[in-house]
Amino acid sequence: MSTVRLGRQPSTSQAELSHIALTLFVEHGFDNTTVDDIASAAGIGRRTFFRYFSSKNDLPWGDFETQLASMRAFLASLPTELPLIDALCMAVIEFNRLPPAEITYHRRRMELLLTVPTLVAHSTLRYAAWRQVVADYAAERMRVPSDSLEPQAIAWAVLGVSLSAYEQWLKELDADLPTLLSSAFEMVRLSFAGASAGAGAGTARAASGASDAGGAANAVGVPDAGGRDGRHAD
Amino acid sequence: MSTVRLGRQPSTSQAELSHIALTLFVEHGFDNTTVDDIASAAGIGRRTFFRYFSSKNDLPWGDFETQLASMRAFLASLPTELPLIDALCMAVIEFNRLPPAEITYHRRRMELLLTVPTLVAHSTLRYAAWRQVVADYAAERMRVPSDSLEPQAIAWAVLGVSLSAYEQWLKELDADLPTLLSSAFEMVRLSFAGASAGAGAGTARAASGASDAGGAANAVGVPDAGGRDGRHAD
DNA sequence: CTTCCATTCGGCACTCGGTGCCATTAGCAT
DNA sequence: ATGCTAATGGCACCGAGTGCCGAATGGAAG
Repeated sequence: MSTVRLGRQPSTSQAELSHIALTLFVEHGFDNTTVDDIASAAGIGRRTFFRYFSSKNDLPWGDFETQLASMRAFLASLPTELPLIDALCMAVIEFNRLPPAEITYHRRRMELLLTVPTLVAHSTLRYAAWRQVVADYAAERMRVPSDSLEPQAIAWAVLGVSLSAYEQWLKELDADLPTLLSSAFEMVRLSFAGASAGAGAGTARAASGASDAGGAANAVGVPDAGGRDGRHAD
Repeated sequence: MSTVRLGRQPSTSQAELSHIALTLFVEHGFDNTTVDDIASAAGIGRRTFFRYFSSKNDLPWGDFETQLASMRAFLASLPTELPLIDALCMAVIEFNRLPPAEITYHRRRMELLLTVPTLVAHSTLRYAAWRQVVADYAAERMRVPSDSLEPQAIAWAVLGVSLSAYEQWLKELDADLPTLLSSAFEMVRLSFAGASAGAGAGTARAASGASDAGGAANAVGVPDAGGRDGRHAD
């Protein structure tokens, strides 16, 4: 850290620009707000804007890198006795904990990110970095390369679960994000074990001894369904 | 279907443009190929190009809508006794079955889609439509609204699993896509059931036949883990 | 205070993707 | 030939993003 500031002072900041832009977005819509609008609202030149954000699409994300780093640190601090899936669930929840004052602001931001097509698409690139954090952690826990199938699949699934919960959160004004995330994780745990396939009720665990070795897979509340094996063979 | 063709004949087709473009992409790279290049290579005007594809990013996707429709039909044709997760697994595999002659071509296309940042981002919009198919099916099976948490989470997870398998497929030249998809599904099934959660041990072997993992959902390696609640306190 | 230097600012011109407008061209039917 | 229909493609225009370069700012050294 250098305590001295050399040269001209920056005339604004990422955070300020992000805030100004978000205000304009909710007022006029994302697509109807040009970079020129944002720049002039912030009192800077258009060219300068692109020195603070490399893309208009990055505005709602703010300083994502920092957040990712703290999530990484949080994961690393968890005891290894904690089951992997639970560790990830906790990290996701922790990652989405916000001071109450910011949640309405955060809602607006997420509303944009999950609604505006341009942003939905662009966000994928951020999610990729996020997934890498999850995959790296999972890989270390499982002692396999982080680019191998298992960690990657887990990372994708965890991302999907989180985004599903977010979408639900946006639909209900008074919903609690951590609660939604937690139940989403639980739901998928059961679904992939076969439990939720039955109608509505949590019938599930018909029998671990269902038919065969399939174990988890076949614990489904379904009678038999010889299924999974022979069918998709070529 | 009208047998008569009124007015001027189209001078090319989506498929032809897609093929021409893909050739240029692999030769000069996606970003170094302009729409003008593609249009002139196809012998059409730039303006006309945008009547065949609404975006340069759509080129590698071809007629995705048709494929989606057939996947929807395939799912609808499956017996309801088949466990949900197995049905989805089969549909994904079916969806990715290709005539051997096309796989090298398909490899190039997927290479682009999963590598070029612009395309990675844009593809998200296609994935959303794909996920909707999965979510709709899951929702019907579970008798809940298709925009509720469970089907959405499942759809995300299934997408993630499929993409993970794709990424693996691209890494190994002689890999078999259906096999990878199948084992990816099996892996996640086990992971989410807790089998892979154990501290370090590489229990989580990908799939093959290693599914000796017994009990279903509650086989989770976690004692009971009052954990998830109190731990992440700040 | 003046000079020097580091750093930011911002105008300008340019590329490229994408769109609206509209005259032109190509085919089929009468 | 005439008329209708549908595809074509040129042109002007917009907005995002980039390279270039001179101008402005402010601390430090003289």
